[in-house]
Amino acid sequence: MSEHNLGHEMLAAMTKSGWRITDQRRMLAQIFTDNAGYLSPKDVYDQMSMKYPSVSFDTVYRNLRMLSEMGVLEQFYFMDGGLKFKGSCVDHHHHHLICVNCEKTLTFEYCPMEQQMELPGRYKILNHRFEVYGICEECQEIAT
Amino acid sequence: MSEHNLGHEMLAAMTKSGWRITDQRRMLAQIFTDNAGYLSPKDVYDQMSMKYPSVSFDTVYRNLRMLSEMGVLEQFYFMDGGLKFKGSCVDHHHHHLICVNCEKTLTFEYCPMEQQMELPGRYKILNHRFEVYGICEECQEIAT
DNA sequence: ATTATTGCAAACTATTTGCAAGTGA
DNA sequence: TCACTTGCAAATAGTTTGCAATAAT
Repeated sequence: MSEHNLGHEMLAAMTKSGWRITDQRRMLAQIFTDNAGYLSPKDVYDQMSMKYPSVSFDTVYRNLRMLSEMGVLEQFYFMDGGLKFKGSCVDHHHHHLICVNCEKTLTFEYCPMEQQMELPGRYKILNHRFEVYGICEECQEIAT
Repeated sequence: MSEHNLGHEMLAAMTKSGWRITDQRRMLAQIFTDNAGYLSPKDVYDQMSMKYPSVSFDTVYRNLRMLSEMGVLEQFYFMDGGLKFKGSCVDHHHHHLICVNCEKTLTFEYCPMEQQMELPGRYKILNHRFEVYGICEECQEIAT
């Protein structure tokens, strides 16, 4: 199961970087293993506080930040500026199709940078951002 | 001068929507006429307070929000989550090439959505976001 | 004159930091 | 043991809101 692997991957990455494996971090790994989509710090906090009622917001923030600095999580600001995280697929480059209603996210392989497009101004290209927004099939049905 | 036009356009749009033209709003229009790039609320506030030392942050925010709801300004969250505004080019669809150092922004016409790409999941596509990030020529020289 | 707009202050949200107590290696 | 991590509380940054005074129409 690739799901199990993500959790192990995350824990392994932490150990490799010299971080200790605490219950909270173990659970963080579990949460992002179980949830394929984007989670806000609050989402994560809510899930964590079910098992660890005493968990604090700053611990969630600290660990989310650490994990995204490590590249294990992807940090992402939505169109409305809300910060979210998701387990990152380090293995291959792809982009996202995101439901503006429920935020269910699908990945696709097409990348516009593979095209030979003419860009102005002799910039040294570093990276890019490409997302498609829409309404997923389920949310379309609900809206009807 | 198209610059002059943008200022007039903005003021005209305000009047058309039934908003009063105050000195602050006149100056807002001027600021986005003179600055082609992205400005944060603070940038705008700083510029405004040079001429109107008593201007308040909330007035800046209110007007920026109103103007972007009207479509005269484009609202934009950068990769780091920072909110910025810029005079919008309503006339044609395009994307941006943004310098990660100085935020100088160039536009280009290529749009990935014109390609026939296969997207998963039967989403009803609403919009998209495509930006290319890099370092502009000037900033490359400075860095050297 | 009437009503929208402003500036102030305060509220609010999201995120970060200092520090003593707790915990993993 | 010993350094890392946590939770608390407080600080900070960014943005929004209520309201009386002000200014545009």
